[in-house]
Amino acid sequence: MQNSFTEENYLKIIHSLSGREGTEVSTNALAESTSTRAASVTDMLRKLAEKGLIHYKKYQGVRLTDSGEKVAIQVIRKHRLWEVFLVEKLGFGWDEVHDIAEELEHIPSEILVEKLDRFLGHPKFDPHGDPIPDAKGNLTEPDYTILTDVHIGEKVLMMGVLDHAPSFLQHLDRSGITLGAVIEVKEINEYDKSASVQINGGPTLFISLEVSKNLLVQRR
Amino acid sequence: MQNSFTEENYLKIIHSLSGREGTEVSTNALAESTSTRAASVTDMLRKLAEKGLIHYKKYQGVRLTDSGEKVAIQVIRKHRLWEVFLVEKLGFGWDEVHDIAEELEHIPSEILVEKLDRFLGHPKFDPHGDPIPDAKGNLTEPDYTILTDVHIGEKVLMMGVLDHAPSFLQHLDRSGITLGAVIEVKEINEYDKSASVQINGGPTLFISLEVSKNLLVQRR
DNA sequence: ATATATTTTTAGATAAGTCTAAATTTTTTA
DNA sequence: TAAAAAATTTAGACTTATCTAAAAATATAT
Repeated sequence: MQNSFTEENYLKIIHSLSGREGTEVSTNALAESTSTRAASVTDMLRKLAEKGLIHYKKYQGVRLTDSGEKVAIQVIRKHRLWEVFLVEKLGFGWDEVHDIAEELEHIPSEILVEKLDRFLGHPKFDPHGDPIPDAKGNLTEPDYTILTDVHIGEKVLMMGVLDHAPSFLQHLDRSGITLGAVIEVKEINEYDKSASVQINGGPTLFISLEVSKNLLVQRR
Repeated sequence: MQNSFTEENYLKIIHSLSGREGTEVSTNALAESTSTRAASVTDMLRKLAEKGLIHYKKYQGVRLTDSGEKVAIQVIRKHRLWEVFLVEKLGFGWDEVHDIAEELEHIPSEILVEKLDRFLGHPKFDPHGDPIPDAKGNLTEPDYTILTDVHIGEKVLMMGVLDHAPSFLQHLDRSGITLGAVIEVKEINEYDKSASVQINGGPTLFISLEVSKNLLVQRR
């Protein structure tokens, strides 16, 4: 009763697309995210439904069952723990680890995950600021604020990113915007909503709305 | 031009079955080792031959090409590095790591392997005493002696095992026979070739011929 | 509310890796 | 060295995850 690599990926993607409210996910959205065609998704959904991992009624979209949710969360736990390993222990950049973790997350072995977790010191967040579920699947979603919601004059702590694209992360690296950096919003351009921000009390730089939208920060 | 999980396993097994001399491996031997049927092996051999990874003539057995050899050795390198990681860093026993390493060895990423190797301090041997090929595939086969070839009175160093079966390794653990242990052969029973050995100058115990045959030691 | 557009599902096909049963080749033995 | 045994390959089929094209269901728009 093992789930395949592919099945685990579907569950993980359904989880992330259905959000915290557990809303229905459409066939087309899944086709997009899995880089397959809608017909292939339908086939897989029938299979996952038979295994009791999703609620699925034809034409009605799909939702994870409790059992499917559990699997998805364990895959996410593994993904994020491996990312911590790759960055903290092996010295990868945060822009380089996604694809490798995508493979490692499917290595089956409960004990492996638990030992890895202990080895890493039970980290609560991955290198992108995403929270790591514990062994029971409990996950405390931190109350991050998106930088666009921060007012002029506020000083906030850089805690995570919404976009994980390597090019975006490399851009942040070049700007000195790393996890833990202090960001003070100095100015906001009315016209294009671009912002002037000071990093760690040092250099001031301009960031576009596109960037602001993807920065998760914490008020102090 | 990626090789699949399955292809890599065939290459690895052909490598180990053809030994240092690179002798031909039979279809049946491969069926046995891969837990498949001879017919399936034939199919795969045709495929590997088309990719230029093996020399294959119908009914004549199979040998790795230089290119196939290279792939096999990289898989072995990855397997053994991951085993070191699992034992040294995560605290697994040497009897527990084979199956997990069997999965990890197929994670594709040159950089990952090189960073892992550096993180582990470029180990030369895995937890069973098997040599780890370097990035170029060079492997210095150490000149181990099998314990059955050691004479009464000799003191040798425990350096490795031929059998990797968990039950065998657990048996060694219970006897205190770990890598690096000093073994002095005290007596050899003429009748069944069982031996009396002293471990680290401490307790003396009896080991069967079956055990002796699987212990690799080094004369000092 | 009906026609049109969009989304989703079904039907039938493909590739990878496996299988069984039958045919063929090689090896062994008498 | 011919017959029997063993090993190997071929033929045809199955499963998983995918595809395209066509059909069916749902949603949108006038």
